[in-house]
Amino acid sequence: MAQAGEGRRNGRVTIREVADDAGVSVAAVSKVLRDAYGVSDALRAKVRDSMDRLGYRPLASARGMRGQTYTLGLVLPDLRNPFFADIMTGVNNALERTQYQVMMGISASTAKLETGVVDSMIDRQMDGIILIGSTESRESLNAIAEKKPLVAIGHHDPSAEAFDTVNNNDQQGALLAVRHLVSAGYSKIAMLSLQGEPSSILAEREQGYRHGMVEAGLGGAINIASATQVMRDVQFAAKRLLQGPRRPDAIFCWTDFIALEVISVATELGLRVPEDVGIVGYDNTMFCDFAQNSLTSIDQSGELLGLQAARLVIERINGRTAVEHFVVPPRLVARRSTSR
Amino acid sequence: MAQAGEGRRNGRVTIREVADDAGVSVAAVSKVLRDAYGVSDALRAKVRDSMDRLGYRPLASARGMRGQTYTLGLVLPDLRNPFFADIMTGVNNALERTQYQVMMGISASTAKLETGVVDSMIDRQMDGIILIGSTESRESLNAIAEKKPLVAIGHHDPSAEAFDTVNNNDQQGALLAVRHLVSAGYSKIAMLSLQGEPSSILAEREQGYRHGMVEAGLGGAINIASATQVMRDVQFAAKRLLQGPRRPDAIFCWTDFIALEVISVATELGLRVPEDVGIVGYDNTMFCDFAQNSLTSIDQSGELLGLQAARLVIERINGRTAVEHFVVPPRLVARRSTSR
DNA sequence: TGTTCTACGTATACCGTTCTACGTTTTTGA
DNA sequence: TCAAAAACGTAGAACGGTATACGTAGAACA
Repeated sequence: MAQAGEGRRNGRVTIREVADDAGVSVAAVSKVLRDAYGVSDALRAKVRDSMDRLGYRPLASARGMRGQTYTLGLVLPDLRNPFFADIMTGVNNALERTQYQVMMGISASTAKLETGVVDSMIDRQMDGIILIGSTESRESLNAIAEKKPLVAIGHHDPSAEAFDTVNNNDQQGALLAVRHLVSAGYSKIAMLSLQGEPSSILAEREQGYRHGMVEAGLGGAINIASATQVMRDVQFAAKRLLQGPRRPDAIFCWTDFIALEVISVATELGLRVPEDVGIVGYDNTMFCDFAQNSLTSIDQSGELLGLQAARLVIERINGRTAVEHFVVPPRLVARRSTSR
Repeated sequence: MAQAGEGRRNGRVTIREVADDAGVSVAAVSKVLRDAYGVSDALRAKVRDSMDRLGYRPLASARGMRGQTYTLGLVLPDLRNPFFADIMTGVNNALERTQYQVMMGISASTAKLETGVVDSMIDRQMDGIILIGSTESRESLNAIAEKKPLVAIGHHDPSAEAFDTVNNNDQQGALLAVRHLVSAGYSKIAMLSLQGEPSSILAEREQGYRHGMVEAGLGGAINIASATQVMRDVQFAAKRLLQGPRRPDAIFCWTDFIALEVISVATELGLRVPEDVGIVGYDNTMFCDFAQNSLTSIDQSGELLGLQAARLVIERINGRTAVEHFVVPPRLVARRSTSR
C-alpha cells in the first residue's frame, strides 16, 4: 500500500514548483489561481505559462483546508428517473464557464440515507449543495444550510429563510392535469400519489388535484391512492384502483414511470387506454414520446430548474444571504393516452 | 463571503477537541480513527465515546492531504439509461459496511469530458475510480491507473495490466440475441449499433452478431447500421433501416432505449411488432417489462457488475497489483417483441 | 521635494489530518 | 530478578494550498 501510495502521488506538480519555475512567490501563484487582487498582467502571464507548461492542477483537498474546493454536491433521490438527467443538463450548462464541478450522490429517497449523503458531502468540503426532491423537514434543511449554501429543487417551502428553493408550480401542474382530463370527457378521475415520507410537493399536487376536482363539480369523486416507486408496489396499487368498486376512468400519476406501469397493468386487465381509462404522467420524460406509450404528461422544464439551482447556489457561495424562491409554471403536453 | 465562510466553519469539531475531551493526544485519536496499531481497548473506548458525544466527523480534505479520503469516483456516460442504476445499486451494496462513499460524475460519452471528469476526481483525491462504458484508449486508461486505482466496467481489454475490467460477455450476448431470433423464425436480422467513438464493447457485440449470422448460414444478410443515443438520430437510422431496400425482419439494438424507439418508429410506419419485425434490446432494464413494450432483451446483471467493480477497486486500494478481469455470462430474457 | 497613495509582491502562519520517530510502561522469558 | 520485547502513547513534522500582514517601488499630489 505504501508503495502504491507513493507511486501514485508522484508526478503531481505543486504550487511551489510553479512558483520556482516562474521565479515568483507561492503567494503570487495562489493569487493568480484565485484571480485575487494585486497581480500585474505580466506576472499573471508568466505564472499561467509555467502552469501550462508543467501541467499544474490545484489539489482540491489542499484548497479545501483554507478556502473553497470548487465542488458542488448534487443529491438525487434515485437514478431511474430520466427527469433528473434534464436537471443535470441544466446544472452543467450553468457551470460550463466556471471553475465549479458537480459531484452526485443518491439518497434512495430515505431521509436517513439522504442525511448520510449530505453529511459526507459536507465532510468533503463541498462549497454548496443542491438537493433534489428532499423529504427532510425544514429544521434538517436549516441545519444543513447553516453549514453550507443550500438549494432545494422540488421542495416547496416559500417561507424558508436559510435556503433557496427551485420548483415548478406543482399545484398548478395537478390542476392542469385535472382540467385537461375533464375537458377530454373524463370524470371519475383518481390520483395515484407517492407513498413514503410526506413531502411538500406531495401536498401541493394533492391540493391542486382536489382543487381541480371541486372546481369541476367532481368533489365527490376525489380518490387518492398511493404507491412507492417500486414496480411491484405500483402494480398492486394500480390493480386495486382499477379493480375496485369505484373504478376511475382516468388516473393522474405521480411520475411518468408510474403512469407507464399503470398503462401496462390496465392493458393486462383488458382495459383500453385512452378509451376505458385516461392516463396522465408527470415530468414529460422522453419515454412519453414513444408511439407505444404516447403518454400525456406535465412538463416541468427540468433543464431550467437545474440551471436556476446552480445559479442560486453559486450566488450563495459568493455571499448572497437574502433568500430566493424560484417557481416555473408547468405545461401540459397532450398525447394519445388522454384523447378519447 | 468572509462572514459566511467563518459562520459555516463554526461548529465543526476537530480531532484536537476530541483529544482534549478524552484527555489523550491527537495522535491517539488518529490511531483510533484509522484502526492503527498500538491502541488499548480502554483508550479506544474513551476516544470513541468522546467522538460520539461531540459529534466528531473527520474532514475528508484534511485526510486527503496525508492519507486517503475514503471516496470513490464513479463515472457514468449518461443519466438516462436506467441500467446504470443497477450498477450503482451493486456498488452501494459492496460499500455498505465500509467507510467508503461514492461520488458520481457524468462524462456524456465524450472522451474530452470523460478526461475532464476523471481529472477532477483525481484533483479531489478520490482513492479509486470506476469508469463505466469508457471510450478511452488503453494508453489514457493506463495514465489514469498510474495515478489512482482504476476499474473499468463495460470496456473489454483482457490484456490490460494496469487496471481491472468488469464485463458481461458482449460477444456471447450478441450471439444469444441472434440465435434467439433465428430460432423464432427471423432471418433478415440487422444490428443497430452505437455511433460515436469506437469502443471495445462495440467491437465485441458486432463480432458476436456476425458470428451468429454466419453460424446460421445468414452471412449474406449481415447488416449493421448505427446511431447515437440521441432520439432524433435513432429515429432517422430506424427509418432508414425499415424503409430501405433490404428491409430487415428483425433488429438487434444497442440498448433497450434504442429498441423502444425502434418499436415506436416501426409502429408509426405501420409495421407490427413482432409479426413484421422482431426487436431485441440490451440491458434488460425495467422498461422491458411494461406490457406496451414487452421487449426481449439481454440481461447483463448490472448489480453484480457494480458489486465486483467496487470490490476490485477496494482491493487495489489495499495494495493488490495483480490484474483481474471479471466476466459475467449474459442471459436472454424473451418477451413478446420477438414471439411471432 | 517631500508626502501620501496605490499597485504589486513576498513571507509565513495556518487549515485538520496522518504518520514517523521516539519515549515510557508493562509483559514475557530464562 | 533482570534484560529484552511488546504494547501503548506522545510530539511534531509534513501535506499543498489560502490569506493576512507587511514591505517596497513608482505615481500623484501639494
